Amino acid sequence: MPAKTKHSNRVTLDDVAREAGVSAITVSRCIRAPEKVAAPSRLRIQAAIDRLGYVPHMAASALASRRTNVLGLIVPSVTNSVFSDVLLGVYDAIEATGLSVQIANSRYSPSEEETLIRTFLAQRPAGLIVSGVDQTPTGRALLEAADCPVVQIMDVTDNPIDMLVGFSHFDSAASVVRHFMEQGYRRPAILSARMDPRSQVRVSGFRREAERLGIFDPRRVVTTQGRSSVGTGCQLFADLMARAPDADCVFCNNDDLALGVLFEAARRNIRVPEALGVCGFNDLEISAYVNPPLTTVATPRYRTGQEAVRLVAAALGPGVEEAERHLRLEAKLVVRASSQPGWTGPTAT
Amino acid sequence: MPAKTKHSNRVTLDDVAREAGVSAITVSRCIRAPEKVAAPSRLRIQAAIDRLGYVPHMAASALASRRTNVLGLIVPSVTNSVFSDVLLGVYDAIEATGLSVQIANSRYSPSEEETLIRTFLAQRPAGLIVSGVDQTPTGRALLEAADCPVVQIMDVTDNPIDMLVGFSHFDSAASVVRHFMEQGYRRPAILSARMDPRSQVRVSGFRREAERLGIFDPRRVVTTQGRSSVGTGCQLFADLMARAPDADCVFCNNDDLALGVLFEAARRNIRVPEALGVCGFNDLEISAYVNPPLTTVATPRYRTGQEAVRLVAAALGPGVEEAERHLRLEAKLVVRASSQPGWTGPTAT
DNA sequence: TTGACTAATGACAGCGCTGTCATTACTCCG
DNA sequence: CGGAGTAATGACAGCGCTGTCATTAGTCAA
Repeated sequence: MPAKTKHSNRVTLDDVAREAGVSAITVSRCIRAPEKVAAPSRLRIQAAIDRLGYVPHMAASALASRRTNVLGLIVPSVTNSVFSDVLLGVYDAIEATGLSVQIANSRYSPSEEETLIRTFLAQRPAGLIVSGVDQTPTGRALLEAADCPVVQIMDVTDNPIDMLVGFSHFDSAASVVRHFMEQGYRRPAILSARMDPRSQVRVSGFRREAERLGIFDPRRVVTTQGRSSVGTGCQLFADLMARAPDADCVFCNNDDLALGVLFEAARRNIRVPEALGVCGFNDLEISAYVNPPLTTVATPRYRTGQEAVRLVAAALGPGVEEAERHLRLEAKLVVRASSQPGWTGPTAT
Repeated sequence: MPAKTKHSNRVTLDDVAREAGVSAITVSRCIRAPEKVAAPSRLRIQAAIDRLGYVPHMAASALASRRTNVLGLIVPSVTNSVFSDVLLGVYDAIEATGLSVQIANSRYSPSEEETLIRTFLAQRPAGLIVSGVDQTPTGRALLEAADCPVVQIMDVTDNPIDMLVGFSHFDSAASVVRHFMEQGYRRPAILSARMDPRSQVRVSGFRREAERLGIFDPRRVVTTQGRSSVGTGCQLFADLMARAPDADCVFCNNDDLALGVLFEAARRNIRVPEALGVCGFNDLEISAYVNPPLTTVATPRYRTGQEAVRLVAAALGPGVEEAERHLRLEAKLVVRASSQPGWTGPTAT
């Protein structure tokens, strides 16, 4: 690596201004609001920028304008494929906006989340996207006082902080119970790990609907605080079989658990779907290809990321349409072989 | 949301200085190099910072020092679980450093990567982590000229740009071929999607070793440019069965493909491992639980992320130990049932 | 005691940009 | 044809911090 050059050879606005024969402020304007600069100047400036290879200095801009172009994104996990799909949506949508994303990982801890909210806010971000609607009271207060757009994602609530993009976990879970019922199953179980707020809502959605239908039995609710994974699915299924071997169908709080159930059931020679209906949650890519193909709830993860960014960008722009500030997306049950006893053969969806 | 306060009420270095009865520069020093400030001052300053709730203004600091605390990370994909594990390692390691990560997604495109390198460099990052060793010539030149630490990850090479944390894809692939041979398989196939440079190296490692052992047959090499996924694994396996039904074992360029092969083989009633040995690459969590458990190469993804950050942090610090600048990690073959015809029962590893 | 050091602190300027307001050169209507 | 209005541009100061160098006080061997 060569020694650092003594004096910065960075191309600045002034250099461009000199090259184009205008003042620095005009160049600045030309970049931020081209329509306010006359066409001939604009062309000269653009040419100068290209010729000199000028790149704006973000820090200087942030300092002078007291604004950044940072969009903060707080997720509970970066490895969980649920959030990596959201991330993908965010990245794809961000490009058109000129913003840059900064991701933070709260590790499913509300207090860590609160700290991260503080850290982000100290940076005066252009916007903030947070996962879920269950911030700590302090965290919520901070976000309400923030003078930037805030989007809560992946859940719904009656009193969002600001904007919201999500779907109902409660309703999704309830629809799974009804589906099991329609397929002739009568003794539904539920498996859940990592009891974060959204998992808990799914459990209560399941419970409420099962009670309504008169088929709820608490022995068939098996949960753990441990992290959600395929291995955990195997384990929870073993626990279920020990506690309530009469269960005839099982709703897994996510596809990872459901895959574990499918594998463990195969090892125990429990036939799915005949002897056991299985339903997951999220619709990962693999779920369509496993044997038997897994019935699951397809959650709009990519779209959530995309829309959240769109909302922030819109709020930053001139006219904010109040109408669109709360986006309730649909999570759809995808019925495959694992929950249809009438299934006839091994066909991937 | 309340209206923005007319005048910024941000607590500045000057406020803290006044509160502590010292000059601003001493406060600045106290934060960045506490050992250069006398203990009594230090205590007063710290107390003032706490009392006022001072948070440094990163942009101002970056502008004045011509340095940022941004660690740029360029990965080909944010959804691919391979890179999300790296990410996790990066996030866990970054906390101790005071740096902040900025992730960019090159979508497996060398030209996009080059653009991202430019963008990052324009921000004068504290360090840069890039995936692989196959940057474009221009990209490489940019990185070589960069006056910040650069770490290439996930691969090895004889002439790294600066620092490196990786493992040999070539050797890993070769070891798989030998393993198949030892288990009695004689007609190995390889399946690969998304022919990025590292996949290609694995293919050539496979090829070279198979040739050396006299068991190579080009009919048994099936590749596609499409993205790597479970569904693609099913498809590629179908293609293989059409082209070379005599294959008795298959090395899949990653675990997703291997899972697809496992599922498709089950549907075709091809017994694994008796009639077909299967080996994946990466060792995802699910691979230990699928039926039969999948033999695969465990790649040190988390550790790679961790070490890369550690290297950057070390390089930023005072003494850089030249010795440790190139970390060659080990990718280890994990032998499970899917490649052992002598396998006796369904047990997860 | 003195000169030569080190430790601790401060003064000053300026990093590169943008908000604010002023200025200039127009256009257009009555 | 004059005054009001608008479009295009510029001057200036300052955002909050840190690099550089200067200054002061304290330490120690000769």
